Amino acid sequence: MAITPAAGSPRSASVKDVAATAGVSLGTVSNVLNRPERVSRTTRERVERAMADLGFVRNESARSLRTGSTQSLAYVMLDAGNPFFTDVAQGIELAAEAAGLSLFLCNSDGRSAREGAHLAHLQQQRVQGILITPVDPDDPQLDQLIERGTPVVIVDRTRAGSSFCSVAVDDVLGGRLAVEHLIDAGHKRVAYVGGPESIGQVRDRGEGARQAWAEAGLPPEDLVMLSCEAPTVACGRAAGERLVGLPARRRPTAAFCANDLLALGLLQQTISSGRTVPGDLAIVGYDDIEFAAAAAVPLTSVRQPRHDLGRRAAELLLDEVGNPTHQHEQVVFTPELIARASTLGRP
Amino acid sequence: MAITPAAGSPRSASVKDVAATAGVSLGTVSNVLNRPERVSRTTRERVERAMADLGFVRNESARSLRTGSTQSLAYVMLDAGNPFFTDVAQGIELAAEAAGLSLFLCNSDGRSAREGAHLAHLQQQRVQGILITPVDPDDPQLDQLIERGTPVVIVDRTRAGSSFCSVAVDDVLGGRLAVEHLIDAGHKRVAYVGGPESIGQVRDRGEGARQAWAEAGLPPEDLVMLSCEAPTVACGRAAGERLVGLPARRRPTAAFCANDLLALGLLQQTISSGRTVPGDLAIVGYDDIEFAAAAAVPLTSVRQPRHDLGRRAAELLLDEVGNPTHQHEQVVFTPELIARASTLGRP
DNA sequence: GTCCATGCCTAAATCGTTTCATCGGAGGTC
DNA sequence: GACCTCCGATGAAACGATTTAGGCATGGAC
Repeated sequence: MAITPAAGSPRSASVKDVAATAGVSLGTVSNVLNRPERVSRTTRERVERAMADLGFVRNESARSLRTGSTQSLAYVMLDAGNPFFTDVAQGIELAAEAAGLSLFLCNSDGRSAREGAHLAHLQQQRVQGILITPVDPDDPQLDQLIERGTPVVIVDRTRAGSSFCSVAVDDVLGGRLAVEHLIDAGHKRVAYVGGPESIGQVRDRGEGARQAWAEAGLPPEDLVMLSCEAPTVACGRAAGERLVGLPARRRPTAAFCANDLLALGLLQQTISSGRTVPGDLAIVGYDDIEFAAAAAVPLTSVRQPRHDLGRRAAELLLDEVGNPTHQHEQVVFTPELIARASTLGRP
Repeated sequence: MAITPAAGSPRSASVKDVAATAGVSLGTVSNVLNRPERVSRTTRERVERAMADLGFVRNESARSLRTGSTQSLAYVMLDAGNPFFTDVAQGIELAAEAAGLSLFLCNSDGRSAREGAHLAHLQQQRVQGILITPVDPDDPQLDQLIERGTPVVIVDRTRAGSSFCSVAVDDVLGGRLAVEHLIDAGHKRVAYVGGPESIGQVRDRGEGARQAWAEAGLPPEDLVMLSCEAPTVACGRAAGERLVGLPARRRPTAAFCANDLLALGLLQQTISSGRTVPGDLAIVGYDDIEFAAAAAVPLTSVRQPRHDLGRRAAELLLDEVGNPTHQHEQVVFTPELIARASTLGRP
């Protein structure tokens, strides 16, 4: 076992070196790598031995240059700090793994510039396809990607009359479910705690809330629209303080938050300021992340099928990559309200 | 503006096409790309125009094949679903962005096989370097990586007498801090809720707990070691049920959990079973993730400098990549106990 | 008018792999 | 023994960029 690691690593071994060591031609080494069944067993073993001895590592750049394709997908997430997106990513991962592709995760962190840089880089890398929860689904850079041959699937958003596949959840419906639930529980003044209007998900959920409110015949001014800088825990806390600041007769008795981070922040602020949930304020979140159920006052939330969202998106992308008769498809999942103590009162 | 997108995308344009369109040689196009100052303004503009018209996208495979290096780093995370690691990743991201490199995130999800597959693939991609929170820091595959020329920095773990850089937090100290805090609060029976012993962090924190307990002269059997299958919220809940199952006189009055996910699960189970925190059970977590402070009974936790951990790790890697006189370094940060209501009682 | 320096561009070699047409030899058939 | 078939291995030609050594004007100095 004369292991000879390229100690000083002058340059890593190439197929040529392997071929020389094994005393075969370079094409044979390649065959061992790609079509082992075409190589006789003795030769194959000799080559494999040489590869091990030399510490050969296949150069993926050269491979994909020659073949014109890579073995990777990428998911560009909107916010890696939000467990919702990491769960979506996990769904994607499973599908990618099953297809034998590796998945790169990139985080745009809600910033267009970062998103753009990631997309440009991925395009240069010639990844097979890109899944993305975009900062702005109408960004022309996305069109440019498909024009230039990189398939793109939009995750958790849709685009009108689109030339993309997309997988989303009906956020308007989700907003309705949340607010109808609060109306059913008898609330007459409700706050919608949203993030910045620039986020489509925030707009849609707010729209659903408005629709439900209007259909119940309640006066529009009693649905208080609060918008936050970002859909984060910290902003949820800040929103709580703004609610407390309202005069008692105008203060909502319930709040629907655009996501669970906001809801958890609001929950925390409410309780630590000595009020009770749901007694003084009922709270509904959105996404049903794991921490929602684990909150000490378990959070009522609108559940999205996070894993399925990711898995289905990856499947669509794989179809687009592999199937010449692929048809673009806009999948819309249906959200579901999970009622818990934060709106139900304690037993 | 005769924009001519490669509509049917027969094949994307190469430098050769750009050269032909601009009426210059191929080397000139490359100069425009890499050393624009060497090209006269008129030629440069002509070339840039041609690139735009053809929708030219530089082929990164070819570039890195020729130059022998890529513009990317990777971080292989232990658990993308744990906010602690996404925060570490964010710190890394910032440092990578500042250095003009792109960062790929990979998730091993605690599985050696996945980790191995990611590492092999990254090595083939010839990434500049790899940051990793390994399933097992003694995995020989890590040695093999550096032997073959890919720098590796270990994050949130250390390795004895190592030929790696590493950045970690003193987990033994963290365990001591947590348990000393509980002892100071007068607890005489404490549970350590750990994950599987195979996880180094879990072992070290437990060891710290034991040390603090012994030094206080308390009987070892009153530090109840509970181990869970995985350090997750669900397992935290299960641990709560096991605690309740203990006979009252042996039941701990406080629990120190190996991470915040466990602690949140335990917190939830405790409260929903009608007991109070910290009245019936005081709880200390570990990591101080954002959701710890946001829990309705804010969680006392051992804070790790998550962003600094990531940033410093990335800096070490960048130094190793760029500085020929680089010396391996083992950075150890000091954790800090953040006391909150889950151990302090309510005002 | 000659010579040289300078600025800008060209041509060719190269990176490591895959692929394809080809070739040699072993074995079977007549 | 001549011929055909296979099987396995070979070698050269790509892939698309970067790099380097040189070439060809232009213009200034003498």
